[in-house]
Parts: sequence; structure tokens; C-alpha cells
Amino acid sequence: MASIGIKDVAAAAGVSVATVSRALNGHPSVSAAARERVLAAVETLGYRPNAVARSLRTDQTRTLGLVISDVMNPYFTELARSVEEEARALGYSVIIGNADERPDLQDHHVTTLLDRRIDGLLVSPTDGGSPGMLAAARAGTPMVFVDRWIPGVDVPVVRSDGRTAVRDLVAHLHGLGHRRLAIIAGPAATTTGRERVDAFREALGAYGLPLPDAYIGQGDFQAESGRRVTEGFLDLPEPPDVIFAADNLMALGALDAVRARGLRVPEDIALAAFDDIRWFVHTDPPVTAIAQPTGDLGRAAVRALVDRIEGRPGESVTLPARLVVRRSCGEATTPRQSPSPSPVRRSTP
Amino acid sequence: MASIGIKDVAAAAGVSVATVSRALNGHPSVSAAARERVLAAVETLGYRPNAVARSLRTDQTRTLGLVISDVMNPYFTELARSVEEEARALGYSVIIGNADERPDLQDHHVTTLLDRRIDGLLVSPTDGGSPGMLAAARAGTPMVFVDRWIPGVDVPVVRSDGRTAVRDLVAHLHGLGHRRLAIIAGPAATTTGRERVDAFREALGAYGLPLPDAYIGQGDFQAESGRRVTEGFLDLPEPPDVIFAADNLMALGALDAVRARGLRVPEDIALAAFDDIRWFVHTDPPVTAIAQPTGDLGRAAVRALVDRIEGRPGESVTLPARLVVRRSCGEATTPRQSPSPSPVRRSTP
DNA sequence: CTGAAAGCGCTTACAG
DNA sequence: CTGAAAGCGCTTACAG
Repeated sequence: MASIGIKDVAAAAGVSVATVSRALNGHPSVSAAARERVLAAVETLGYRPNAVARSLRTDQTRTLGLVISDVMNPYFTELARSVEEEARALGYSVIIGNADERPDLQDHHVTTLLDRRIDGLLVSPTDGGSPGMLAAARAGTPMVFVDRWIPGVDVPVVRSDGRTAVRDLVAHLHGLGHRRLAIIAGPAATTTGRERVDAFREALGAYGLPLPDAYIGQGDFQAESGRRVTEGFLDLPEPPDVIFAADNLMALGALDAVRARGLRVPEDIALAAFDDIRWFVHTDPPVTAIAQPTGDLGRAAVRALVDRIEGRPGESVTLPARLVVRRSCGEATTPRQSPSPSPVRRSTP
Repeated sequence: MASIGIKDVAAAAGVSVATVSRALNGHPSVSAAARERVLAAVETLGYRPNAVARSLRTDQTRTLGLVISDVMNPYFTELARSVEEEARALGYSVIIGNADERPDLQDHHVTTLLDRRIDGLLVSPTDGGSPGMLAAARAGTPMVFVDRWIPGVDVPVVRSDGRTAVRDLVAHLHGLGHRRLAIIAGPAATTTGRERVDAFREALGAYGLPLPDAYIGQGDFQAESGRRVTEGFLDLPEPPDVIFAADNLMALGALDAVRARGLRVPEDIALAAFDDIRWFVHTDPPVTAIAQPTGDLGRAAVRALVDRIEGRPGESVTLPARLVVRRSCGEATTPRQSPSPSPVRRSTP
């Protein structure tokens, strides 16, 4: 049962384990003859180096940890995919931890990852800074924040800025005649939770529109909260004209709630979402959304992290998000006036 | 920079490293006094055992590998989530490898995972048996297949049986008057790719309906192939009445293609899918689908794998899938006759 | 109950 | 170019 090790290879090749190791690691000072015999032995024995032993010795695992807020959220799923791709291209593996928007789970994963001595950590923090995360940052583990970040912690952050897109969205909504605009916010403990509300409020302000407290629903970026908040909006004496969900899952929940009441989008109430996903093209109606350059974010985050790991600077990156207009907020009667260059993504031929 | 190790704790507690190790691992023969001092030292130093060193010594990583066919597929995403949950409950971590439906990538992940000496491997094979996978099975790594499996390899398989649900679906379609039924199949190299076609053909046979080759489109479980195949169907002199997509992503592609032609579902062509996802409730129209007990599959798979790892038998499990009727195949004019007990999932109040 | 010592499978100065 | 040896940070028989 004992799988074959470097000693077996050395014996088979008639060299020392040192030579085997050198041959396998591309060390220059190995004779061609020795190298050949080693490779042959490796081949016939089917030898695979034990990565655990190697890591212990070299103090590096060639592994990145990625702690995301919620795997079930297509946005993070896509982020994870691009992270893994870029990491693989750079010679790293990635271990994903799913926090499910729970700080305790996030901490569990950060701790586990650190125990495994990953070379670097990519995090999209679920809250303002759980103890484990802060400890990781302090301990000097190379780290970078993606999408969400923690103010005051000195770590590069790779994210997208939705301010302009939100402004475009509000212009679009205003142009359609909507005046009572509500938002389903993410957790106030997250940067994206706060920023999207701020951007929305600011954009409304430019039109002299208020954002009353009653029109700010507190969600947690998951579908159920979107449903609950939407019901609250619908129960208001004066319900909003539009609901802007701060992520795609809460938009899904909103859709559930609207449908449950037998109401229609956009006739009875309009809907828009932060984070664009493929299904939004086929929902009833297609949902107007703000699209992040998700793949680019994932790749940039990996590059920044690997830079840090390998001793280079590793800088923060901010990429713009953009508005994708569909039908969920109503149709412009005048020749479709998009408020700014906002091409419809994945347009159908 | 050198993080603190067991020696530091031993020094601080005034005991040997052996005692520290025993205290931390709950070994019975440690005096209460020693244990206390160790725990105190651990606390003040913020010591965390190096999992790499421990793994090398104990020859176990308390880690499971999960190689899934495609992370971007919500079905696998949900599977991954339930796998991680159950694993965590049993004291294991899981490392996910995304094969993206590519056998070479699958092999890459299997190899990497094995190099890391994971304790067991959960795989949903992308093809009929890539060399790395077969090697893993042969090498005696505890392994179980989920969802898809490889015939002839002696490994427990945890999956769902859709035969009955497919029969229910065909009954439903037949009842609606559809006679020309087509399928977008998954890769013939996968069991689910083959089984779903077989089940469909068999169910059609019960109604004396044929499944001509022209009505079997070869897809690869990803959206783009669903689009391509659907276009082919639509170009046929006699296009089908119904398209049954063997997974949710190909259904998405089909929706793209139908929409691009300006056709409507179900008026112009009906659509059904294998694998139910939340968005299907809100698509235009809501999509009739076959739902797998995904969470149960994930949990059962982990239990089977951990059983194997810990020396217990570890048995195969097959769970039934079920039909969820929505509007994408047309509305029954007679009082909605569901073909069998097929409650609509997540019904809206 | 406790410690000294061996050893897990590698890599890498150090000599030669 | 090559090998003997030390050592990465733990765990665990073996003595006491």
C-alpha cells in the first residue's frame, strides 16, 4: 500500500535521492545520463512527489486560498472560476472556502487555510473584519481583497466601481418617469453593501430625488432577504415605483415576492439589479442590471496576490462596472435614449 | 517572521514538545496541570499547529478532493456546497477542482489532488475514464463517483435516477399533444449523457413515438452547445415540437437560440430541461424541469467516501429525481392533469 | 504522566 | 556533477 517514494526512484535509477530531487526540479547540475535514468525510473514506477513533504521542506505550498462570500451566487462562482484559471496559469492551485455570508464560517475557512500554510489569501470579506481575518492580515500572510474590502486594513483591493453605472441607471429610471426609487441594500458591514446605497442616494440627489429610510431595505445579499424586503416595500402605503436590488440573488427574491402578489414587472413595479448574470436575459421580463467585469477582477486579484507572494509590490485595481439596459424598468417611448454609452451585453443577433 | 511552532509553546509552558502535542490532541495521559499550562501558552502565543507537518507525519490530510464537471453549472455548484457542508460536519475540508467539462483539466486536478495526498476523492467524471482517474482508482485512493460514473470501475456511485421522471415528462408532453420530441444530449462519454437519451427514447417508445437521429442533438452540457443544437433543430424541414435539454445550461443556450429567431416558448416550440434551478421559476416562460435531490446526493456521497476512508464499507446510493411542471411545454386545457405525483417545487403562495 | 528520539518524504547547503 | 546529512514541524512508540 505504501506508495512509492523518492528512495524507490533513487534505487531504481542507481543514484542518490538528492540527484533524483535535482533532476526532477530542473536543477542545472545533473548529468544528462543521470537525468535520463531518473526520468525513466519515475516513468516505470509511476512516481509522483509528495507535495506535503515538499511543502514542509520548502515552506511554500504553491496554493492560494480564496474565501468567497457565497458560492451559490453566480457572481462569486464566476469570480472563483477566473481566479482558478489565472492561478493555474501562474503555477498555483486554489482552495475555495465558502463563507455563505456568515462571518463565523468565513473565519473558519481563513483559519483552516492558514493552518494549511497557503502562500496567499484572496478574500471577499463577509463583514467588517472577523478576528481570524484581522489576525491573518497582521500575521503578514500575503493577502488581497476582491470585490469587498475592509477599510483600515493595509491590503491591496481589487474591485469594481459602480458609481458611474449607478448614475446611468438612475438617469435611465428617471427618464422613464420613475420617481419613487427604493433599494434592497447589502449588509452595512460590507463595503459593497454601503457603497451601492451611497452611490444610489447620490445619483438620486442629482435629480432632487430623496431616498427615504422606508425605501432602504436591509438585505444580506441572499435571495430570501430580497423576498422579505420586497414584501415590506409592497406593503407600504406608498410603495416604490422601482426596486433596485444590490445583487442578483436579492433580485431573484424580489422577483419571487412580486410574482407571489400577482404583480407584474415593469407594469406594476420596476426592477433592476447589481451584478449581471446570463439568466437575466431570459427572465420575465429581462432584467436591467449593472455588470461587473468579473473575470478581469478575478485575474487582476490573482496577479496582485502572486506579486505580493513573490516579493513584488502588488497593487490595488479598480475597474468600472457598466449598465446593461433591458426591459424590467419599462420601455422608453421616445427613441430609446440610453443615458450614456451602455451597450446591451450579449445582444441577440 | 518565522511563525511560532510547537517548540515555542513547549518552552513557554515548560514541558516537552511531546506533551504539547498530546495536550493538543486530547491524549488522555496528560496531567491537568500540564494541559493547562500548554493551553495557556498556546493562547498567549497564538499558536496554530502546522497542518502540513502534521499531515506528513500522520499520513492523513483530513481533506477530500471534489472534482466537478463545471462550476458554472448551478447544479454542480449546489452539489459542491452540500459536499463541503457535510464534509465540514464530519471534520474534513474539501478542495474543489473544476474540470470545465474538459478531460485534460479533470486529469490535472485529479493528479494535483493526489499529489497533495487528500484522504479521498469525489468525482463526477467528465469522460469515460481519463488516465489519471483510472490510475487513482487503481492506486487504491478511497473514491466515490457522484452524479456521473465510469462503468467497470469498482467505486461506489451516488447518483439520481431520472428514468421515472423522464417517463412522467413524456407523459406530460404527450398529453399536451406533442408528438415530435427532440433531445439535446450530453456527451456520450458520460453516463448521464447516455442515460438521459436512453430514458427519453424508452419513454417515447411507450407511446409508439420514435426518436429519429435528427432529433438527437449532440451537446456537451454547456450553454453554447445548447444554442448550436437548437439552431440545427430549427433548421430542420420538420422541426420538433419540443426540445428536451439534458441539463440546465443547454436549456439556457436553447432559450438563447429560440429568442434569437424571434420564436416563442411554448407557442412555437416547447422546452424542458433536466436539472431544476431557481431561475426556471422566473424565466419566460417558467421552465418545466426534472429536479434532482442535489443536496441529498452531495451529503450521501460524502458519507460514502468518509466510510471508505475510515475503513467502513461505503455503499452506492441512488435517489429518484422528479418532474416539476411549469409552463414551457404548454398549458393543459383540461384541468391540469399532472401525469403522476409531481408537485410544483417552491410553489408561490 | 513525561521526555528523548526516531521518522514522515522531501530539498538543499556542504564537501568532494 | 554527485552524495551524505541535516532539517522542515509535527506525532508516537519506547522507556522511565
